[in-house]
Amino acid sequence: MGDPTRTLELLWRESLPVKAQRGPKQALTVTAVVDAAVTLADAEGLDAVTMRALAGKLGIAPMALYTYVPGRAELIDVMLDTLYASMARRKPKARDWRSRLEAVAHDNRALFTAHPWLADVSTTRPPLGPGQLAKYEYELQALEGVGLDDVAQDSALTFVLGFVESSARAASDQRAARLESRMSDGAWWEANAPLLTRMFDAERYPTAFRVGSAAGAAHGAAYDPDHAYAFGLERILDGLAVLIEKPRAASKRPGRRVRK
Amino acid sequence: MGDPTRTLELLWRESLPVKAQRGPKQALTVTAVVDAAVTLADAEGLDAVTMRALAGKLGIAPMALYTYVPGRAELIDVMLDTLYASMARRKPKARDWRSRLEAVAHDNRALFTAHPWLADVSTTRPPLGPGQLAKYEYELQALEGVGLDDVAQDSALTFVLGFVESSARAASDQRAARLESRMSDGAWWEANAPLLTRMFDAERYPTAFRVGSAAGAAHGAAYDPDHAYAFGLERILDGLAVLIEKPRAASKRPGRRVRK
DNA sequence: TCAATCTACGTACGTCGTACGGAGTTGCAC
DNA sequence: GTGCAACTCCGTACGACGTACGTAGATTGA
Repeated sequence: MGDPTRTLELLWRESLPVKAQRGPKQALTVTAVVDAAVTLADAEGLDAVTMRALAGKLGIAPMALYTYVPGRAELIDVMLDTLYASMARRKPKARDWRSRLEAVAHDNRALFTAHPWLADVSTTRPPLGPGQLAKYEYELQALEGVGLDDVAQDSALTFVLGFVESSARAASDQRAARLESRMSDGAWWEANAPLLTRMFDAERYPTAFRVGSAAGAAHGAAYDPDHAYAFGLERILDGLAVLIEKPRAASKRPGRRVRK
Repeated sequence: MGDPTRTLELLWRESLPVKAQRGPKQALTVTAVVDAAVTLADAEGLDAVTMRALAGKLGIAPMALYTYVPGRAELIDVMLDTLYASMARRKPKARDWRSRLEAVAHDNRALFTAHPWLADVSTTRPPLGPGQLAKYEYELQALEGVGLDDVAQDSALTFVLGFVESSARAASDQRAARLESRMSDGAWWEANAPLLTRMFDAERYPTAFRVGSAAGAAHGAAYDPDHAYAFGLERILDGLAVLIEKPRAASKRPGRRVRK
């Protein structure tokens, strides 16, 4: 990663004053490069976004990319922020915080579904760009006025977003594993059952055997991303409810400000 | 990733019958190779575990590694399972499920702290090895007898482990970013404040400004991994409590079996 | 007009995982 | 006892990758 200031300038390029350009005009724009990179990543995954491949798609020489972007890492940062900027931000309509937060989670999940390569990117790392900032502002609305202090608001949002990212990554890992081994979960199990059943003896691992079998049967696989997401989100919202509706359950109005 | 059966045999190598070996004996063992790889990863990170570097540490030629391990991906799978196998599994002493589950989370977090490169590894993907199986068996104990059905037990454990991994990864990302930019968070902010404060105007992003400032001030950084972990874990346990202690709050004894 | 400054890009370096094939070693079948 | 199959080890080499460096040519402010 190069100079972080350079990355910041890249992220905020639209709102920054254009400085006097002496030489020839650039044939493309940073935005065009980034859009092409996103398209490529959507189609073939993040690994397919090599400087050579991207340059090929754009009809320029590989090294010409470096006039637009300091390097591959920064390119990915900008791709991420661009996606953040593009997320729909409809007015949060739900009156209760729980539905609002659920909508935030679903929107984020949808982003990961639409762009699976996002799971391969660290979303905490990149410097604050316009997309991320707008997203943060918008998503905080879901927690406004519920009685959490500012620090708790930030913690709660980070918590929810972290969960969504984590479950998206798990889903992506599973997809990748399936692709690599070129078989469905069923076929995989069939191929390896002989060895596994020999090892996985119910006497040494009684609980694992019982619970694992039940879970496998219920989901049709060792891991079910959709179920994990649904289950986790419920727990998370329940957990936040305990924090928010502090003055004892049974009340639907927001609690008072809570000190951590 | 190569043949998954090959990986399985590698993982379970200790419990598998040794087949007749025709050629010369191997100078090393798979375990020695894996241990060296873990040591190297601990010291210099996962990226430093290249086949050449590892071979160098072991005093063999790079290509000789492939007699022990089918490839780098499988090596990492075995490293992971080895670490799982090595985790301390003291008898869970706490009588309440909450402390037991908290201990599981802490133990996992400690593993990520001791081996930061784990955050760079997908922990869902690898085939079931002896370490993972033993770990699963052990950790399920924390949820035995609390009144969750088998499927919910699995979901709850997956949920908690996913959270720990996710927060470890966030911590690792932050560490990496700090290393790359070669500055502390304070220095970074100082270097970029001019640009950022110009963009981050309090009028366009009032909530982000207020909440972001408060969180930043409280944690001394934009993101505080320790706080995120503590906050998240509380919420998660509260959320699971809602599921477990179903027949309404105020009761400390476990609820009846819960149907999802 | 001309020097400063910029774009575009060709070449090349150092890195990686690992395919391939050969040389040497061992133990089983006969 | 002998031969050969099966094994270990490893040197070489290939095809990726990101990108440093330097140059040629276009553009424009002074």
